[in-house]
Amino acid sequence: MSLKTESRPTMDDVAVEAGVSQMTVSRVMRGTGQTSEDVRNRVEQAARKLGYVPNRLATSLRDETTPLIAVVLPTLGNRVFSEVLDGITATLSGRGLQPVFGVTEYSENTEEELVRDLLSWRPQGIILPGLEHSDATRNAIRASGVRVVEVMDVDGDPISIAFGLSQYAAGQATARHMLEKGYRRFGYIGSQGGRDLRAVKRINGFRDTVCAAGAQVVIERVSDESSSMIEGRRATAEILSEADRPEAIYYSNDDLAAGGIMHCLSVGLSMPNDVALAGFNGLPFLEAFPIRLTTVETPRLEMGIRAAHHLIDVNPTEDAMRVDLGFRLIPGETC
Amino acid sequence: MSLKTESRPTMDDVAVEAGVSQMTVSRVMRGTGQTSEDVRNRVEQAARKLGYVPNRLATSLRDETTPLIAVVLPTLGNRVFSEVLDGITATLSGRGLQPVFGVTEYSENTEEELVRDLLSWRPQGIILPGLEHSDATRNAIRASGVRVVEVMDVDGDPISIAFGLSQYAAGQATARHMLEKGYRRFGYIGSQGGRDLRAVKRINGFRDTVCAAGAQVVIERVSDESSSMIEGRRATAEILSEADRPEAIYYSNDDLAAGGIMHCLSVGLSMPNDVALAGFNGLPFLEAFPIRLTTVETPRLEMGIRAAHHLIDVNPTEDAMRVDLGFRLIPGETC
DNA sequence: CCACAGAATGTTTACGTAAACATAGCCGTT
DNA sequence: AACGGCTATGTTTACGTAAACATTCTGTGG
Repeated sequence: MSLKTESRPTMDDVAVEAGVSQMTVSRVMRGTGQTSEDVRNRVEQAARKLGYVPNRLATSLRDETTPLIAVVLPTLGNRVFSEVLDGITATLSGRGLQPVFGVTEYSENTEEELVRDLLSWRPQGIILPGLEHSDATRNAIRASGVRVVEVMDVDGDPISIAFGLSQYAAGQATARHMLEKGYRRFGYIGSQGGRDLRAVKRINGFRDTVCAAGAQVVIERVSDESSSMIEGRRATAEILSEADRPEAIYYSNDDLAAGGIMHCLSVGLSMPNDVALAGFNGLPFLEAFPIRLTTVETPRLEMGIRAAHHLIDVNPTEDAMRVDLGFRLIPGETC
Repeated sequence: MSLKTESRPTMDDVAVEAGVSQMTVSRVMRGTGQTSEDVRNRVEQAARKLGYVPNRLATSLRDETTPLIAVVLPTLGNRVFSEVLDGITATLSGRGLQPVFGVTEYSENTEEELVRDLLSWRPQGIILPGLEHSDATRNAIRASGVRVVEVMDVDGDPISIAFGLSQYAAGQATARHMLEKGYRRFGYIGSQGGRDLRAVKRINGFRDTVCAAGAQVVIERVSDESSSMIEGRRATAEILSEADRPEAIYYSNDDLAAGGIMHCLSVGLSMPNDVALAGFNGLPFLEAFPIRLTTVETPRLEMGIRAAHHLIDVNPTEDAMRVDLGFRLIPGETC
């Protein structure tokens, strides 16, 4: 027993135990350089005996590189982002890379702090949601020299490169589809008090198209709550009890829209006759519904995968600043 | 301009720029020790000019402590775990702590590797799902000396401490409730091919109670798929078309059960008359449904919060090895 | 039996930070 | 004017690892 304090064993400790030098332990651990079988065995046994665990802080400091990818997400409350995260982790795992992440809850200040914190780990790269960030955030990232990828959106100027879709165009496409079906008086239900800037772009695209066609969005209700099925149901009930009741409702996302379907099912409103509905995201759970929601499918997993790949690859193949992964309008039975 | 290679500026660079020593920069950055206003300004300006970002790898190595909490999750595909994660991140943020995490997809081998990787960051603590882990995993954690908390379950022997609920008892409680309602012939629908060990405990508790009452689980269908609403709907349709059709179905979780509700709504089966359903978790989205699912509410957020707190607190107040946070059976309209 | 190639192992150093200790300057007191 | 006690700053060192370079050993060919 050494007199060292109770801290974890280091390569030095293993070296003493095995009767070799620290450097030899390092070689055995990583299987690099020349080592004799005898020494290998002794070192491995010593390491096991002491319960040696390598210290990546030291390795990373020494190598001036970390196996970390920083991920910033607006929230975990929406399956959309956990799917993006899924794509990221799936891509990272098996390559010895670890995600470090944080959640902003749609606050720009939180994002700023979070990014600073994450950058101090000298990650290999950082993934941000959306294209809107404070100047401080953008500067910090630029100055850090860390590779950045923005995901979700391509309507704007990426810091470096963005993998996403045109949120504005998605709103337009939905509007066109609904207009074609003959609806003229629309309602809109949103959440997060307008802090979800991509949702804002969608409703802008939607509204612009609707107005250009001479129709109108007669009511827009954006609650402060975070988005959820129950909130969607509540808001739908509310909007449909208005005097100026719309024929069709556009939701900022599928969770809210699913709540709308639930309301209609509950009170016996027929879709799309009594009211037409459209959502956004194309989340898989909607396939289980008794009635198919008209929505826009987005490449969530792909955004995560492409973003992670771009950060990992030595020579990323993408040269464009904006990689539009597109969306697909899924005509359902609700409009 | 220095001749240094293109790497990020360090305190030394800032020190040169400001005409002071590295240590003084360190003092200014952290606001410790004595510094004159003049020096403070010069250092801050120099840091800004160079775009200095502290290197936490160095700090952590030097201080022999990191602000990291390692989190292991079975999957991100179930809102349950992202809620636990929510509880954890909410508790960590604002305290300068960062979560590092990984996903096992219910594989023991993946968990083993993941834990080794995570431990090499010398985190302040690690949070694991469930109580079942390979010997290698348990040993690695014990040897590392890192604080551990297990969440979700209390049926078994924690490595150190567990915050969760008795999965077995939850299964029992559901069975008792359904038996009381008069059902005798039960079906069970599960997923993940039995890899979700907590689900296994629940159905065991359920089955034991049912059998003890002289009733029986006539059919158990555990698919290999991951759990989802659509999978629940499919399985429900299947199970109800069997000759030996059950009167009531117990689902391993709410997603599957929600799919069951969808199936019934779609084909016009009335619940609980034609078939009774019960789920597990009490996920909020169920509140939006036209019919309320009978389920068991679990303290997901609380598990995350308590777990994180236990790891953060210098002197954790809990002395028990198992902290049973309980569950609550929510009688709904489906049985 | 010696020179020499290569294999096996050891020594030094740097990565960026912060505690611990050292020193220089300044002011008031006697 | 000499001393003590601050305040402000500087110097040294260690954290754990791995590249680069240095040394020792082993066996082979002439």
